[in-house]
Amino acid sequence: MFTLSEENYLKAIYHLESDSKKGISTNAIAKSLETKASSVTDMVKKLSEKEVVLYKKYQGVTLTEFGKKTAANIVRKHRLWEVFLVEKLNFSWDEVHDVAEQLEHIKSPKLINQLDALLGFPTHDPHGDPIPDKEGNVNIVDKILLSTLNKGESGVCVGVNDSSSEFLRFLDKKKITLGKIITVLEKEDFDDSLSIEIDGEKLSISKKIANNLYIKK
Amino acid sequence: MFTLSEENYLKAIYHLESDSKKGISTNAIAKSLETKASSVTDMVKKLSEKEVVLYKKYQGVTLTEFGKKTAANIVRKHRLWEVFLVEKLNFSWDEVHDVAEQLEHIKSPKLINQLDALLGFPTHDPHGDPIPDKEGNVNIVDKILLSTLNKGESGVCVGVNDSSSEFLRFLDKKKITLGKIITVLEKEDFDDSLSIEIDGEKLSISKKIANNLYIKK
DNA sequence: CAATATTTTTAGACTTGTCTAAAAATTTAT
DNA sequence: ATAAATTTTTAGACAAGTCTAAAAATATTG
Ligand SMILES: [Mn+2]
Ligand SMILES: [Mn+2]
Ligand SMILES: [Mn+2]
Ligand SMILES: [Mn+2]
Repeated sequence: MFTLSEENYLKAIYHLESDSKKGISTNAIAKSLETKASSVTDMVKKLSEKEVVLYKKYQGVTLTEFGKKTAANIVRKHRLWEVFLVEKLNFSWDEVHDVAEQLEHIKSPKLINQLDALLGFPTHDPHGDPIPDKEGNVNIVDKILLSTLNKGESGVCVGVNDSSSEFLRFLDKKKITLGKIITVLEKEDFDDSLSIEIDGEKLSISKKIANNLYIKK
Repeated sequence: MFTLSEENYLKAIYHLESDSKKGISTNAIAKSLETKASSVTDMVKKLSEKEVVLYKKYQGVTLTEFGKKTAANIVRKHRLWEVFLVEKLNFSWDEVHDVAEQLEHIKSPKLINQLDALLGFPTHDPHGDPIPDKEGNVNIVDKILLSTLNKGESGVCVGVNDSSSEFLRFLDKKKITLGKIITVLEKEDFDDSLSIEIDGEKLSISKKIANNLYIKK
């Protein structure tokens, strides 16, 4: 069994690994958990003893298979709870994360299996992120950033890169939601802004927005 | 805000107060939390600083109004989660307590309000215990122990005194569930056992069982 | 009421997880 | 390739929550 703190470290390392593929540095973990590098060194030693990470001084850490599975299970719980909050309790997608951060640590296999069933075995969370299965496997989909689409191309909005409340509420205001079809009408050269069509409406979108929306062609 | 440990102490004191009405002794709290009296003394000082209990050395503790409200809110969450587990996730009534012990500490007013609504604003948990309202008020019902019924009397089974898994599974086996009507056919003098009728069936019940079932006439 | 038993508190220690400051290793730049 | 900058680790401290052992207060009882 892992403590709340250990679980949070595992999850942070898991997310960092999926980005970088190299050994994860003490500093990167510290930044992502808003803690100090010295605290990370201490914890990483403990996780290494528990055989969830490989650690050699000054070399960063990597998750073991066991560590990966453990972390994926926490992510699975986090995302299932997010679906629950949106689908069953009328939360909006910008309200779920903090509560899910708490709920993901509840220990009960039956609870999470039944929740999965209640929700109809969802494959993605409200932000378009995939829900790992019980073995920790994730179905990786070839989604691309809206900013990489060329003029005239279109695709379905399937996820967000930034899932901060601010960004999500901005999307709500612009009526940009997952599942909608977006067509690039124009790409402005001087500021990389886009003119897009969504719901039959024309909309202007900054580079920053386009860099945070995932599309599936 | 209160830590997990502080919340557990508050809840324990709350339950002990509802039984005894006097100042709650260090020892009683220690027993109920399976900890040591010296640990209780330490914590009780902290709770006193936070103004949730009144404490004078060697005199035991009492909850303040604020403490009572805080504790009732934790109990409210515990019982709502128990209802959720039974009604929505197909848990049986002997499986819910340990998970609810974890879920009761999740901090999100919106979560608990929406959960309440999803469940149709239940008034009692799966064991027949009342769910405090948002202000911490509890509707006390005049339920009595089955053992206090006289020969010939009958009533509805509305709760359990012992909610251990063992007892609850025993009741399941005997098909004794909340809401059923029980009639006392006979009271044996030499061992205080009862002969009862339930579902049109005749059943023999020991004194111990009769002392752990609540009836409403 | 005084002796004894029990309860409660205190004192000091330990674990977990964190921090700051300083030392050591590694990386980057001149 | 040295020197400087950065990253990482170590050393020592602290808060929360717990424990054991001993002291102090309270309760029981002959
Ligand atoms: Mn999230
Ligand atoms: Mn998410
Ligand atoms: Mn319970
Ligand atoms: Mn209950």
